[in-house]
Amino acid sequence: MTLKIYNTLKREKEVFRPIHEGKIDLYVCGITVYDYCHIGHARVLLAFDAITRYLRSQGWDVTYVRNITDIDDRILVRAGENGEPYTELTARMIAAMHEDERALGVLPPDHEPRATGHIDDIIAMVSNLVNNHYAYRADNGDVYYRVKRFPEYGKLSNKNPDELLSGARIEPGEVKEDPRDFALWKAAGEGDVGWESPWGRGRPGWHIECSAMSTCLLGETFDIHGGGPDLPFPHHENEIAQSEAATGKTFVHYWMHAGAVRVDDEKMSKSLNNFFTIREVLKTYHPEVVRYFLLSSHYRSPINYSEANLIEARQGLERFYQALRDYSEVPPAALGDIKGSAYYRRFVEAMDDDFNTREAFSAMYDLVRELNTQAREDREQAAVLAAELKALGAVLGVLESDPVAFLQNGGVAEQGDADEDVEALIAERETAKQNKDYARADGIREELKARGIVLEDSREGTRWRRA
RNA sequence: GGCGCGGUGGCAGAGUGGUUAUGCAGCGGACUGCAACUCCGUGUACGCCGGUUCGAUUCCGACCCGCGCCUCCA
Repeated sequence: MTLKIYNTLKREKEVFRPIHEGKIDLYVCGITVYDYCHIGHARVLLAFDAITRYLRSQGWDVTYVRNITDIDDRILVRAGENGEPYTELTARMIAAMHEDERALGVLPPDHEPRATGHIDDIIAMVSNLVNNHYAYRADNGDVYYRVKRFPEYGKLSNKNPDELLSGARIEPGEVKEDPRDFALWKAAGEGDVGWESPWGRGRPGWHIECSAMSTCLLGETFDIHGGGPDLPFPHHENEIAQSEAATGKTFVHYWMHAGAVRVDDEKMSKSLNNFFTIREVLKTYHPEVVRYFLLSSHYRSPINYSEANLIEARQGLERFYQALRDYSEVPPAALGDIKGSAYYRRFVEAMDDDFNTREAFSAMYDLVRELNTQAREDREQAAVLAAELKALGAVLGVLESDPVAFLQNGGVAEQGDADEDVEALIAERETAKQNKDYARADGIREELKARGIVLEDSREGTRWRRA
């Protein structure tokens, strides 16, 4: 099996070759914590969560770093609007982010560095760039990166540096030498948040923190750097410029970028104000439905957030849980024990091909069919298949709920409906059935159906779920 | 305008130079008191036009359409 990864830098899938045998160092650009995480953040979080889970399942020693941007203009503006210290805002938003991640089953990264925890590293890197003439202090106290000193600028996003120059706007009162130059360090005014530096009191620019933190934790060259769809330019382009100028070495071997989330077929953006926060979404949909939805298309494809698509995701998950319903006690198989399974092989083949989760799910659905067939003929064999299905699900972080609980709450986050009441009606219907009072029995079925509850009779008795 | 991505059956969404994706929905059948669940069967799918080929949805070229980045946004 060969792992292939689509590399934004090369614009093609490449066979993955680690720097250190058996080891993968991964850095993903995390959240700027000035507001609640939205569904677009969720996609990046989930994509790299599934990716790291999969890589580890295959024996890779993964070091996963995802930063938190906790000092930034947007944070300061929002804190100002709220009339609170920015540290209170960021503390609250970080806590909320962790809550959202836990709800979605996103495992914590190995390191979660914060920009404010690496000010010294940032200053050291900026100093390095200034000393090597890759950066300069402007009259207003800001420090800028000198883009024209880095001829490879644009190699990640495939942009021509000259065209960037001609397209750039000239701002009035510009203190930069070149409109393409970007801030490494921003001077702080009276009373502003700031740290002492060789260039006066100030705070880091956005791009430099990722260069500093990734280098600090993973070294000057590491394997994979990931992020959202809008990051290749300018953020990651600037990171490359900073890091490679500072170290003289290749910064990153593989660049990975998730696809965009659209909302009802429109671009989701701050300016359109059509974004959904994770917590809003989880009020309506079971976290696993959201997780499955976001993993049910390839991580690089655009995905459309809509009610219809979420409902469809729920129905797809229900098929899994219907199959697992009688096997809730069966523990997931050890991956080592299912290496010979054709389903497992298909699963691995799909995931090795640039993490094709959708294709992986299709192997799992085929497994479900065999499981359902076996369930009638050979319960023990069916249980073996259930264990295998759970093992595959666990690699992607799905199918980890109790099947009955999932089916009975309809994949909806919380339903306060009285289950005792349902059970009582089912008992009454059972009596009616025994008395061949089918009119009453069907009446109860209809009554419950109107409440969104579907009854399923079987030899073992009547079960119910929410539709 | 520059760079890039994509147009697949009713919908969602993979993939492939010749053989079933998968899921949801639909239809027929089995099962069921009736249902549901499940199983079996079922649908002349690959934007348009050329080219390469014994053969293209799959490769190449042109065209049409949609989308993203180029500006804060994951």
